[in-house]
Amino acid sequence: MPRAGLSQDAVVRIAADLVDAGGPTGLADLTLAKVAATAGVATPSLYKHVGSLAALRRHVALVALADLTTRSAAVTVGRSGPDALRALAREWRAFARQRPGLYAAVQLAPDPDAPEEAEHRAAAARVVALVAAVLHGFDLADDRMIDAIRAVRAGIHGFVVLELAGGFRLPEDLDRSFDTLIDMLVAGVLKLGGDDA
Amino acid sequence: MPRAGLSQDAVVRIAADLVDAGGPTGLADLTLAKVAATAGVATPSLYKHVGSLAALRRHVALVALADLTTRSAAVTVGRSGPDALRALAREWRAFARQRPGLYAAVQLAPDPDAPEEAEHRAAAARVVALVAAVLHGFDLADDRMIDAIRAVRAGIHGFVVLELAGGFRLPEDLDRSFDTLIDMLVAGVLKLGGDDA
DNA sequence: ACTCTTTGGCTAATGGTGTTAGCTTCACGG
DNA sequence: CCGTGAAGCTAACACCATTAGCCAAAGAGT
Repeated sequence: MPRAGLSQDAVVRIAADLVDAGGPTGLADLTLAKVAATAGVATPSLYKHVGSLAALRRHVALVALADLTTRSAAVTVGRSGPDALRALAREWRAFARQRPGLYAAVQLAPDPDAPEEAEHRAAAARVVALVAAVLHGFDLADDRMIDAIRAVRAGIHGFVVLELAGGFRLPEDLDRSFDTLIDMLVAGVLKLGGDDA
Repeated sequence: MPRAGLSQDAVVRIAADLVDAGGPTGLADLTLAKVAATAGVATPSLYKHVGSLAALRRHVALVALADLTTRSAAVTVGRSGPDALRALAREWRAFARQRPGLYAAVQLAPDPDAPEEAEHRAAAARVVALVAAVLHGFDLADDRMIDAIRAVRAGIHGFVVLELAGGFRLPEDLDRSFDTLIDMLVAGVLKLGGDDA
């Protein structure tokens, strides 16, 4: 009979913790039953705060995006050019390693049409805009900018995904391999600016 | 009372078709019930041919890896250096676009310890070895080779994953963006060789 | 202070999933 | 012609998300 005092934020927070604790597959393993259990509540009660399991996953994606965005912003402030890009890449990877579940949630792409996912799209656009801002210091032509953003996102994301999934043998030397990749991207983006100038 | 005449291969083939037809989420959406339905058989009957849903997914991953490997090998034969690397990258992306569900299955990482997944590990190693073979033409020092392989895999995989997930707005210009990324990787690997020589 | 409305919890029920156990029956080998 | 193994089946169990409907707690208004 006493009330648990839940709220949408509380439920999402619990879900985010569960996802985070579940490692790279934490998002896929997320279940309303587990959330309800740790909240000390019956499963259907969650529907008073959250529309569905899919919606809860999207909310988790939102907090993940927000976290990644603020972390990335914090680490690139005051830097520019290659320096900023390196810092961004390092922080991105650090986030993925520290919170693998949440990083997987970032990967969740919002539906481009669904109106209720507008906030999600905005959050996703925010982190892409951050990459754009960092790359702005490279003085690229507008039509090359988009290629550069995509290349950088692809490189960093690909490495992090493969690392998290255990796609690389030999746990050592991963840092150097990552640095090598970032060097390639930095050099590539620099060259992209140089060609057009 | 008549017998359906199934076999492990037949079940896996049906599953692979379902995964392929299901788009990028086809692997996650794979269900024993659907396989049984298209096979014209009751769900539990599948256990006579397949250990579990997870095992079936791994078998699908195996056919996906085999397909990707033969396609990649076919397209790089007779080429070397940047030419081979470009062909490999293009084919990789083409595979992902033509068979998004199977590409997701490729992403399934085998357990490094489980003995029953040895074949899976071998298949995964085979496709990585193919990348190594292509990069062999770049004349890298041994300790730089691994960095180059990882960078190339990360770049291609990252781009393809983001593209499949709908992470890129503006469907046009994707080809040019991909070429830009590959140019960066080719230049980066070349430079890696030049520095050490 | 008493009511009335909202809201956050509950139980019950439905339809879906994977998985196990145990039975039957087909197809083949001695 | 029988026996044995494999390939189907049904029944059952344990989970899952989701919906419907009820009930009581907390707060608003007089």
